[in-house]
Amino acid sequence: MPPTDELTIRQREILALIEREVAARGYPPTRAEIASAFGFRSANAAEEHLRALARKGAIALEAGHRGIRVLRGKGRARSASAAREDAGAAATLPLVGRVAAGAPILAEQHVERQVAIDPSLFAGRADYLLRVRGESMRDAGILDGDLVAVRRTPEARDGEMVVARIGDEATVKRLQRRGGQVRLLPANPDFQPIDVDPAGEPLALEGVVVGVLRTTVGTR
Amino acid sequence: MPPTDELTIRQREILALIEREVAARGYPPTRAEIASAFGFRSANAAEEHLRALARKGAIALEAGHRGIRVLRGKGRARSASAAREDAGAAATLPLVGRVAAGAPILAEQHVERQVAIDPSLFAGRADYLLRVRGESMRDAGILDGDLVAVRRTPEARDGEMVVARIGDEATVKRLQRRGGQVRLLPANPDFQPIDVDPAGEPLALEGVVVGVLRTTVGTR
DNA sequence: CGGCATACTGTGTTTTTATACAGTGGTCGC
DNA sequence: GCGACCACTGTATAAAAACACAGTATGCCG
Repeated sequence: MPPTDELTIRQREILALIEREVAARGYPPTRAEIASAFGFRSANAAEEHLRALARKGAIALEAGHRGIRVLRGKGRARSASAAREDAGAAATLPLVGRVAAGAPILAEQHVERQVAIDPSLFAGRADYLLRVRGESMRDAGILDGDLVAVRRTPEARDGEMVVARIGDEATVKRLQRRGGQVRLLPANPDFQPIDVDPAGEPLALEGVVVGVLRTTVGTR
Repeated sequence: MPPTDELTIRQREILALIEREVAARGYPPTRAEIASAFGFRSANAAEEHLRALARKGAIALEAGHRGIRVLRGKGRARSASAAREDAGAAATLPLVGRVAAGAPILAEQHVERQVAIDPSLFAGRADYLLRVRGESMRDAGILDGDLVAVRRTPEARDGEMVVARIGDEATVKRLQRRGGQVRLLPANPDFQPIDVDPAGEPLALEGVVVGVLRTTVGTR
């Protein structure tokens, strides 16, 4: 089955509604709102349409409330952000260097430069680049000095590689959720996993890693 | 009190964040997301900033989750799209997939797509991207499916990572020159070095590797 | 000095939302 | 006339999110 499926009439209507709502209000509708807009008596009807749209690549469903992202505006009018997304050409991502105490990761003083890079490389989902220090993710193919492309989101699933902040330092690790416990796993036997203390300092998830970029100088 | 009040610095920062999130994702952040973006430990800090912004007419707060509507975008000096605008003409590199028998590596049938990428990342010295198959360079942080940025040159020094062609297949290996002998070394103990037979088929050096690019999907 | 605004922490409580599960009926292809 | 999708209804539940209240610290204005 091709990744780009034809949408049914109903699905196009749903997609068009989402686009209209985003354009008009600045945020997507909930399942209940979609259902009531179409007169469905069950929000589940909307849920299933959304899944179909996601399966066919028209939207992306992200964890959390109203986590609908329009990928291909086929429904009707194209939203500004959708148009921007596939303008392709000249998108830039901020390159974040070392992250200092307290300040948010995208604070201006952290941004070293803007790097022009095709956003579609990372499925349009990268928000910034972060320079990685150390060898803790060596076996996942992330070496000292590499840049990781990060998508900003506080949501991450088990097994995903994440940028987490523990106290002052931002760190890249693989997320392990087991029951209620959260663990940050390095990809290098020389390093220890970090157990996140649910009582102490909470885990600040800065985003998930969606790509890696390395510039090789000489023989490194 | 006039309906249009001056915003504080913090309030402008919050507004800027909201605008960025809406532009990037298509929906506004939650209180918790705002708090975590700024390092607040309490979502209530975000709540109060939002109320202040609403009181001053910069945003409207609507009932329901993520009901933030931006009314006056005062938050940011430069929007992401504005930054994108003046990034100027990003150069594109051809992405070469599998390289087939005989034909030159940049032959049209090999070029999968053009990828916009800041040429200065690779010191302006990359000519194309090549998709790497297999695990032979694993310990050099190059995994199956990664793209390597390649500079076209027949010259390469001892120890440099090169794209070489042996018969049909293009391969990425580390170059070892010892005396008059040339060897291609994998970076994975499971693979054997390749001795280049000076009498037989000559080594075709397609270029040197100047970068690596990986797009991580899910948990790979 | 007192009052007020900003900028937070910390701890709830109540809604809203997403999402799972169990069904029904229609249509199309074979 | 059976299996597959599509398009729904209806119920239930857990988690996310909004939002209220009680505090603390700091700076500014008069």
